[in-house]
Amino acid sequence: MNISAEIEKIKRSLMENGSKLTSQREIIVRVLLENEKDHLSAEDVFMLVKVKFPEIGLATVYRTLELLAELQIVAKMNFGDGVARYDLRGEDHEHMHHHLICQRCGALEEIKEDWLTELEERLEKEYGFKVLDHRLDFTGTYKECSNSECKRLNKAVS
Amino acid sequence: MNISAEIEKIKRSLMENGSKLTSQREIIVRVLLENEKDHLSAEDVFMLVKVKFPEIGLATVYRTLELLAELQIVAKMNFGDGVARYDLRGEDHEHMHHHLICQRCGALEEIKEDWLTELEERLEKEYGFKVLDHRLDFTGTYKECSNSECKRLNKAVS
DNA sequence: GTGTGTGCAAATCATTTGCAAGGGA
DNA sequence: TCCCTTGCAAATGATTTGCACACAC
Repeated sequence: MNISAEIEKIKRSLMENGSKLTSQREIIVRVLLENEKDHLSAEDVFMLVKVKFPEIGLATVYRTLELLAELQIVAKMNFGDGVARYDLRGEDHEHMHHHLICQRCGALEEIKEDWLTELEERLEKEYGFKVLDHRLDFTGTYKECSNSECKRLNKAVS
Repeated sequence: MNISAEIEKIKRSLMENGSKLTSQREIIVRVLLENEKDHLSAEDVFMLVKVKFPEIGLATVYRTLELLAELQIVAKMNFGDGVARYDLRGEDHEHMHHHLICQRCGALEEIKEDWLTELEERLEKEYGFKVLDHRLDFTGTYKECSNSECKRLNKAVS
């Protein structure tokens, strides 16, 4: 799906909620779309938005991300480093974002397979629990990372 | 394993680290052992410890939990409600704590099966990633919870 | 003594909120 | 006009830190 179609869809969701797609909100969404692979914190988003729209306030970013999370447009997540991180949920990878978190360098890789379908069916049958979303993170080490010191891209380690 | 054996083991870990098992630390550990099923926040631990040891300071609780987490004696986790929660990792359920989080009532159930062994082998082969720990949480709703208002045992909902 | 651990109060950091003002249907 | 939204500044809440004192080997 292309950018403007995504934005259209998000605009519709906002409308249904009685909200508007203001210019600030649109820029925030664009930033999220452009960084779909990363897991941006509110501060990250703020700084990226500031480049294109310097008058923006941090509170607006927080409020917008909160709103988008309520509407299930973004997923709010927590890797234990004390900041919330936000991911735009494109249809393609919705409900199937698993993470590999390297304990040595903090690298965070996203795995785009859904390994849990059977488990979820089992949960519904055996536990009477209807799964709406899940989260699967693995902490460990990459082979290549074992010896030397590494990049430490990201400090999202619990 | 009984309580004093657990404590002995923890004492040994601390020693190896050049730290001591002070009385405050011991009481904190005991509180964690007594509430192994819950997911206590630092504040929770603080209040429980205060009953037995009123002079304790909140900072000490934080420092101790941090220390225990570094030594992998407790697991620090985050359910997205803004507070870190701590779990003592007894051998019996180490590395296999999955959660069901009810979106309606916030109930948090712990599942004690390890469903991920095969996946972890696959990760090692296909991704060169050696798993040390994992985390699997499901968000959804319980059948019984669907209609009426419920217990709200725990407010750990994202 | 030396180094580790503690309680307290103050500092910090992420996030939220109150409020007066802006802007579009 | 009405209601949603915004920026700013101040408030909040969790966690951390500085520091002087206490304790154990």
